[in-house]
Order: sequence, then structure tokens, then C-alpha cells
Amino acid sequence: MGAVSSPTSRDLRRIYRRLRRRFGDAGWWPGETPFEVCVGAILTQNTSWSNVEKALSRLRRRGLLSFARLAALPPSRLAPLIRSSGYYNVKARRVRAFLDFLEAQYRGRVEEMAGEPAAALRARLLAVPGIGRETADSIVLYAAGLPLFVVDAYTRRVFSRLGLLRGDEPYDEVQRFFMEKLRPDARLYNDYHAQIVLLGKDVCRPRPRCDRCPLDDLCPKRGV
DNA sequence: GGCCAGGACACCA
DNA sequence: TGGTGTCATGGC
Repeated sequence: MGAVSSPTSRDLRRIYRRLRRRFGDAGWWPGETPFEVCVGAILTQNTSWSNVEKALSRLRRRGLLSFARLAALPPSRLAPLIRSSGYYNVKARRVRAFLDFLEAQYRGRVEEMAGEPAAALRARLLAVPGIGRETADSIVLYAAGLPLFVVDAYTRRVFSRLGLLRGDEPYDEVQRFFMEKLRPDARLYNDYHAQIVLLGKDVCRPRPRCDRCPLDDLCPKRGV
């Protein structure tokens, strides 16, 4: 149920190879440290990355992109610094909640999160207010390096364009769609999702311009 | 000036 | 359980 058609793991690998051919090794999450990845994952909620990058750069310039420095900052002082990322009051509180969690559970060290199973870490993160499925999975995969496939707006858009998803399936269902077909490999999940985002940014816009899409012959919307 | 962007959550029926 | 409103900036 859910998927419009029933692609096999071979289909997903074929799409991946096609994307790799176009974009190369994405080697991707735009963050310089695992800690930055966590902060970025929260700031990018429903926000374009360019706006997030402005906020991260601001924090970086002030030397605030570390647990110790950021934890010393109350949300009321963090909020204006992340203004460009939108929803800044909400996000300041969410960053704070994450920092409290990180301190309580992992002594403030993101690296220590990698020491437990992906599913267990995900469940813990989901208990943090302001961290939902996508943000939790982004942290698990891109900061902790554990194998969970990240589902985001790009994932839904690209694969619904391909006719392989409706696009409105529940998050966990879309995640299973990928994880049941791909081997549990964090590097694969990382790069696959990165490729999807690159394609989504590049051609699979809401108003599609599919003329340059490397998946043309797979895409029912070709020529739209 | 309107639309869109790598969500999460409270509230309501 | 599903639908809706809220949070907000910046680029095009």
C-alpha cells in the first residue's frame, strides 16, 4: 500500500546510479562538524537552506557553534542571531531543548550519540520537544552516522514525480519504502538522500522544468 | 506582491 | 486520526 507502483530494490539502485552519474559523490550535509549538523537540522525546518546558512555563518563568526558556547546562551539571546532562518523564537527554544537533551544524555558530546542503535537514538530524539521525524533522522544519519533514511519534501517530490510514491504517505511509510529495499548503510543513505536533494533543487521544482532531468526516461511528467 | 522553502506542534472535531 | 492554524525570514 502507499506506493503508486511497486519498485524493487533494483529500481532504486538504478535511480541512484543515474543520479550519481549526474551529480557525482555528493558527500553531503552542509555542516562542518556533527554539532553544526544538529543545529542546522533544527534551523532548516520548513526553511530554505540559504536562509539557514546565513544564521549558521553568523553563529560561526561569533564562535558560538560549539556545545559549550551555545549552551551558555539563553533562547532570548539566540533568537535574534538566527533570525534569518525564520520562526526564530520557536527555533531558539528548540535548539535549547536539544542542547539540554545532549547535556543530560551525552554529556554535551554529539559523538557519543553514535554509540547506540539508530532506532534507539531516534526514539530518544523524538522525545525532545521540537524534534520530529525528519529532524531526528537527519541528526541520526548525518551527525551520528547511523543508518536511517531521511525523508523530506525533496524525497516526496522527486519520487512522486517518478510515479513511485503518491507523496502524501505518512513519514514512516516512506522511510520503510526505502529502507526495505536498500542495505542498511549510512554512507549509502547519506549520499542517496543528498542526490535526491540535488535533483530536487536542480530540476524537480514545484513548477517542474524536467527538460534537464537525468531521470527523464523514468519520469511520467517528462515534458511538463 | 505573492509564492515558496530540506517541519513540528497545538488544537479541534 | 485527520485537518487546520501558527510560527517568519529571504529569494525570486
